[in-house]
Amino acid sequence: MTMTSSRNPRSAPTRHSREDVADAALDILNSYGLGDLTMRRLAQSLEVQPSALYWHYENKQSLLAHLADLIVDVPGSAAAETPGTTRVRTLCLALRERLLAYRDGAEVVASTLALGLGAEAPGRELTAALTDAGTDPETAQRVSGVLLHFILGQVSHEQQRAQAGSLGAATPTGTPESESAEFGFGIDLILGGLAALR
Amino acid sequence: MTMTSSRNPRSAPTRHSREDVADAALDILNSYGLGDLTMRRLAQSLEVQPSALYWHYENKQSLLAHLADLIVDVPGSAAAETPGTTRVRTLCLALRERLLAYRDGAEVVASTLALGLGAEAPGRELTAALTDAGTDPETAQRVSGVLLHFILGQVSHEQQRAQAGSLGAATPTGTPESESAEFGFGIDLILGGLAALR
DNA sequence: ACCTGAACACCGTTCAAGT
DNA sequence: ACCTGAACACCGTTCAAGT
Repeated sequence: MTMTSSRNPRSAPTRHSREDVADAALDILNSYGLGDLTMRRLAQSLEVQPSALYWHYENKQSLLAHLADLIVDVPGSAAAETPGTTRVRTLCLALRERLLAYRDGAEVVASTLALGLGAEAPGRELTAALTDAGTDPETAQRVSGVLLHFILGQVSHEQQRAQAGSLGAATPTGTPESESAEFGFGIDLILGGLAALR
Repeated sequence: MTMTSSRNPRSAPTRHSREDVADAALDILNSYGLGDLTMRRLAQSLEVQPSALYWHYENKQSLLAHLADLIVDVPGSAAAETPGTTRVRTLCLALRERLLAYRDGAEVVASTLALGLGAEAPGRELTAALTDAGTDPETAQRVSGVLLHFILGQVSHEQQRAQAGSLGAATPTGTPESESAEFGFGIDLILGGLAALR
């Protein structure tokens, strides 16, 4: 989305902010994938020495954590005031869309979450929606965990198949619609399990 | 488990088989984790040049795929002939144990599965158990996918917390029993959803 | 059948120093 | 406040050649 803005038409030693670095990283992510998102390549795209990046971020992991938050946080996602678990379902579908909006988005978020370095907003939103729907806090927390694991697993699987498929591999790849259907089925299965609990 | 056997008590240029390499790799995995499982370190532990490994495996990814199969395949796991979905539950708990038996086991299996390079046995077992329990094939396939995503996500989360915790990090870590309880809850939630489907 | 030696093209990170 | 230059300690992989 955001361009690696160079205000001046020809080179010249542009100064960068932390957000500039993140934007350039997201550009590389979307254009070439997580495997090509190296500190050296990122520095090159910013016309800067690799060491310069360490003024903006302590290390690569914390840069990735920042990216995960950007992928997952959508400011205007107060979420429609649909009632009960249909709101939970809406949140899940919206999260999938955000993850799909960036190449390898699910993997970036999953690893950040696993390391406890960020991307905790979706879990909080889901847990809140579940308690609002009348689920007790402990159950809400656990169901939220089940949903998140499924979402991250399914979407990262989906994204890696997309990449493998674009390399002409013989992966039995489903159509985009069948992926959506499978996703919806999983969410409904889990929410059905919750409904059956009471 | 398996020792990096050196039949002769002092060095001497021991010859290695493909299985020797896999065993040594599993030793490194369990002792130092996936991050330290590099081709160069593995070669060193076998007292061999890194290039020697490429006679046994085409590349690192296919070595990891072999490890994933070893982690996940347990020969004598014909699985108790318990009826219906309780057999599915048993298979899930057994898979979790196999993943926990190796450091970073879940991550190794998840990435191999995502790349479509192996570790497909658990999915087949689960799908079979589900159809045996009376689920139609398409639903069985999908439920199996939901279970697998949850299992791999939950266990890899669990394993990374264990590592982070052992480094003295301030991760809010649950007790081992609470992790088991959470896992069982997730499986039951999903199987409850399946039961509610009919 | 299995391995060596040497090379290629990379990594992330640190740190003194510059402006 | 932001960056350079140079270095350190690594990676995975290839390939001709050896035994």
